[in-house]
Amino acid sequence: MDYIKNLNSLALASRLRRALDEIQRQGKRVYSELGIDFEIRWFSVFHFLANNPESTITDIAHSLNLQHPSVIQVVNEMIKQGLLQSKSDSNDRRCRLVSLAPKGRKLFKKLQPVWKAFEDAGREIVREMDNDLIGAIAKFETALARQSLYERILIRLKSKKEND
Amino acid sequence: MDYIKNLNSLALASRLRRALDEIQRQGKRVYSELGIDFEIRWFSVFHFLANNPESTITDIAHSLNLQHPSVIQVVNEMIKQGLLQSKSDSNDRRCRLVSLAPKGRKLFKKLQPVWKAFEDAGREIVREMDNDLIGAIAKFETALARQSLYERILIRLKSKKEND
DNA sequence: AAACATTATGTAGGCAACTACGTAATTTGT
DNA sequence: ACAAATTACGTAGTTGCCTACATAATGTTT
Repeated sequence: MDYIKNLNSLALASRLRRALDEIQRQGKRVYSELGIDFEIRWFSVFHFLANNPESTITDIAHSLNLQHPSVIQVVNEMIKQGLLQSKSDSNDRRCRLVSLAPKGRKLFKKLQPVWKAFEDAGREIVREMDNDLIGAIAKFETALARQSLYERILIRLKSKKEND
Repeated sequence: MDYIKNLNSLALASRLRRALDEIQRQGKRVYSELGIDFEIRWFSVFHFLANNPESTITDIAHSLNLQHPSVIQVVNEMIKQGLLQSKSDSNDRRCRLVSLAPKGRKLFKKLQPVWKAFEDAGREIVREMDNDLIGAIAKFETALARQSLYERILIRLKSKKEND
């Protein structure tokens, strides 16, 4: 029935995407149900800026492990919505200092209980799994940092060729 | 340093995407290194068709848990590359029966050892984690099926309002 | 057998990230 | 102090999926 499930680690990416899409679909549904004008892709940048005002694009990208063009895109969207504001740094005119605008601070307060509910629900799900998804992902990232998937694969292909 | 890591279950989607992107980047690198003309998005459909020739678009979509437009897209791409062929079902002219073309069967054979290496490398990583990522994702899917994230969140928001 | 519902495919455009490449400002090396 | 390297931001286009809507063929009901 579910061909992907049987492929196991070969289809790891498909499994991850399925879980990811499901979370995003439901997150979107919550904001829309509550009538809150907020895009899920804004979350991490918005949350970070609330706690780190006057950050540059590069600061944000590094802290969130995003590429800078992605940050520019969501920052510009939120500026257009009046949630953020930016000014150029007088000490280094290459830099753009981004902060919440008043409307953004108001929205941030409004979102607190919503995010609390998200977090509680997430924790409940994690508790229901006797296996910890977040811990598993963290260990996955560590394993990849130790040796990349790419290297592990090429080593195997090379040693196979030598045995042939 | 890593703001996302500290957000824990609140940023589950970001963590999943990071892992997903990393796998896809490295998969792409392997095909390109080996000089094999194969897009990672083709994998599941291609693998399924090799084992289930004469499948319809809908069959494929259901078996792989994809939406049918996604299947149409990759099938058309692979047909353009000469890897697949399709004909309309004479019993039900709505249906398109899709199979590997000779060039596709040749490529499928060539990809066997590569996918074997992928699988072995994946298994090695999973072994390195004392926590099983695939198992964790499976349990996550089960938990979501029991009660959606959306419902869990709305329940919490509602009960909070009642307590205020 | 006509009207209606259902099923299979197709098209258009969105989404949340990405890569590749370019320009402007600052820093470094000689 | 000026050329070269680096850093910060920006633009354009890509990726691997998705949703929403449209069309054509089949099945069902009356």
